[in-house]
Amino acid sequence: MRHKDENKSEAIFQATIELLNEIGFQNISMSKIGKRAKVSPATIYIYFKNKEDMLGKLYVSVKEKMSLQMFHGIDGTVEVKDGFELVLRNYANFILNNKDYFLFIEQFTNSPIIDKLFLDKGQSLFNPVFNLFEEGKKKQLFKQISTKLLITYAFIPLDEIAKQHFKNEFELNQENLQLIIQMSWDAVKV
Amino acid sequence: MRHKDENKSEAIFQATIELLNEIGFQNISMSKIGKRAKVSPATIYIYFKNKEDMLGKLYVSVKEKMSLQMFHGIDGTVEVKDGFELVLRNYANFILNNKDYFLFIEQFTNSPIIDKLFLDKGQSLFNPVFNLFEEGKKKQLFKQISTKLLITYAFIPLDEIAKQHFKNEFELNQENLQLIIQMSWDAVKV
Amino acid sequence: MRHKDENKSEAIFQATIELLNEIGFQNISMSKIGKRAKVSPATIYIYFKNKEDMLGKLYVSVKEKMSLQMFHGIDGTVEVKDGFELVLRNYANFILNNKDYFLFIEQFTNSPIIDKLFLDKGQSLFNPVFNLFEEGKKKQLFKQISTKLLITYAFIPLDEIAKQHFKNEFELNQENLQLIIQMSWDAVKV
Amino acid sequence: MRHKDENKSEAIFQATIELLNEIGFQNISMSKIGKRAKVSPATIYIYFKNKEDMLGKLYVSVKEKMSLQMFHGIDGTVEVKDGFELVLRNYANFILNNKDYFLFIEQFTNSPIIDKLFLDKGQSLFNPVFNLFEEGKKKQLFKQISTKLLITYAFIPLDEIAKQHFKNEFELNQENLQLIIQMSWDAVKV
DNA sequence: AATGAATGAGGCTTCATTCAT
DNA sequence: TATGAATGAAGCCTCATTCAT
Repeated sequence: MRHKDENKSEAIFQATIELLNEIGFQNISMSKIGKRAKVSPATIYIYFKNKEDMLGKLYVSVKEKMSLQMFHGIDGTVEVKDGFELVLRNYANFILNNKDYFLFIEQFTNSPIIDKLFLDKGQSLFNPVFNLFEEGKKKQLFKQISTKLLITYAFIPLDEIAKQHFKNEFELNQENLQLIIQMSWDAVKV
Repeated sequence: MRHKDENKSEAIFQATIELLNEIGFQNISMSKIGKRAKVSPATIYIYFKNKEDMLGKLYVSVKEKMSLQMFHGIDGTVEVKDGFELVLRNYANFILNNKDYFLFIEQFTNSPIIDKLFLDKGQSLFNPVFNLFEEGKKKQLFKQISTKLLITYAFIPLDEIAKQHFKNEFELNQENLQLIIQMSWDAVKV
Repeated sequence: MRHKDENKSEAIFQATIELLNEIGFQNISMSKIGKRAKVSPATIYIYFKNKEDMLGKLYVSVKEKMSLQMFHGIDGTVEVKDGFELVLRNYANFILNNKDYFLFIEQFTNSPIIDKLFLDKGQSLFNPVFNLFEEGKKKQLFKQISTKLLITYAFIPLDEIAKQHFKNEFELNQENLQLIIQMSWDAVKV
Repeated sequence: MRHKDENKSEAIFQATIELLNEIGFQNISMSKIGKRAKVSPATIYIYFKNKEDMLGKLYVSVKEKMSLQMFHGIDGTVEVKDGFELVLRNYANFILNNKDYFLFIEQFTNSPIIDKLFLDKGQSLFNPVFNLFEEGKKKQLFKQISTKLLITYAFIPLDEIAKQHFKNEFELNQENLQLIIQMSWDAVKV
């Protein structure tokens, strides 16, 4: 028998991400993905149950890659302030180095499919960041409020600014990144 | 311009927004909109060039409604801090009182259609808020950085939290709103 | 607006019946039906909700035509024996004059779709025949057994023989019809 | 001929019959059959030329099993009346004990595939019954008409009633079987 | 202005069959 | 022999848009 080609699954993922960022979530079709991945549409159904399944698995895969980079260097020993800055820098670097992944996540997160699949941003993948903020609160560095609020102010503006960056509406460079880190810090600190 | 039948056009808008929040952006079709608006699908093409055109005009219309409420009470005389708080409160109230409009704007903003139509968030409708922040900078109340950054930190977190609110993941009540205003202020202030 | 073309619905029915008898139940497709009826497949969905709905309505329509001819001349006044013979003759004539209809009914009846649609042979359309047999039983002409059994012996063999006839395996002519009537009578009579 | 693996071939047959009665003729696919038989779909093509070929061979195999049971106890010595009754009882027992086989035969017989494969009900397998009826005619027990007619009246109603039985529309029990034998006899006897 | 009918294009998915090991 | 991978063709159905009244 022909052996299962690991590359094929990856080629489908890659094709999907590319297309998503070229023509948008609403306009990708299994047939277009197949064409881009140089594979019959029917082949996709060997690797995935259906379109939703494929997108869901792609999302999880990309999220894993992201959190791996995002939490690089973060462990229980790092100082809260250092950790805060590091995570944001890591995140910004991931975004800048992986435009496709970032935009894919954004599109996916803002589509109804994510609700259907019970995948959300506050996954276990984010535990490290959650712990960091809990510690910051305990040490009276952060406002004594819902951690969700803190996380929102830490990351969401950067998300938005990155989107502006890729639309050439604002430049996300090192200087601005420093400003962003400062503003997020100001927002969450006591 | 003498519009053919203001009511019909409005009915189409209303039907679209309702459907959007019931079945999602990807699942609305001209025929479903027609049915909901009690109008033939063909009729929609009398009032709008095509689907995109219709959605675009709907977007502008909703944005107008929003900015009207958002900037209520804002003029050249209001103190910066008061204006800042008022605008955020106005925005939050608009969101809470117009779930449909808000979610429509969010869905629309995150779809590729908005780029095609050259509509973006930083429209002239936002002049009042722009002016407010310029003044804040001039008076040394705000950080001396790009106004875009300031605006982002002022509004984007609230957007995100409102989305969480409607997903029942976080409650956007008066108490939390006060926190949000405080955090946004902390982020932008010098 | 274009007015609904009564012929179109009929053309779809006709095309379906023709195809069914040419290539069989399992091989008809909406696209083939459309082609035969000189209509876009999409058009079929204007007249019917889906394939099942279309086939079901076609079945009912054909059954109506059949029962109309089958029970021609049958009323409360006819003698049981005469009625029995008349119904069988009517049925045989219907079959011979409407090969397509007959074979369609046979194929349909033997497909699982009929169970899904809750359509069955013992419909209200068959009331006249049911009444006739009830009367026959009351008058001690027929065996005092389940009417279902009586009806089965009256009609099912003719069904089978007609199928053989159209396969050129047996000729259903007037002479043989007379034999069939006699045999069915012998089977049900006391 | 040296068959590759009698078991595998049988497993495929068994899987096909099971599926047929679970999901219907139209919904069985080679891949589903393979899965049920714990065999690759490709393997089926080692044992059979294609789907049609497989179904045809399955049909013949089932028919053989059926006729074996059906004609059990029938030989040249049995009295016509006894033989008639025995065959019908045998047939009814086969049906009741082999619902799957019976329904498979029925579905198959009513599908166009049977014509394509030149398989029909009046096979050589039925010689014993044919001989029985010829003898009945010679002995003036049966009507002097086409044997096909006689056979039809003998078996077809039972077929139909068995179908009703499995649809829970009529109960084929010993009492009713006795009635059926009587009616068939009445139909064919002089 | 208004409409229901009509449609080509395309959506997702499954199929019977063949390939390559 | 046996297989899972692979695929072109086809399945049903919906869509945005136009037609004809």
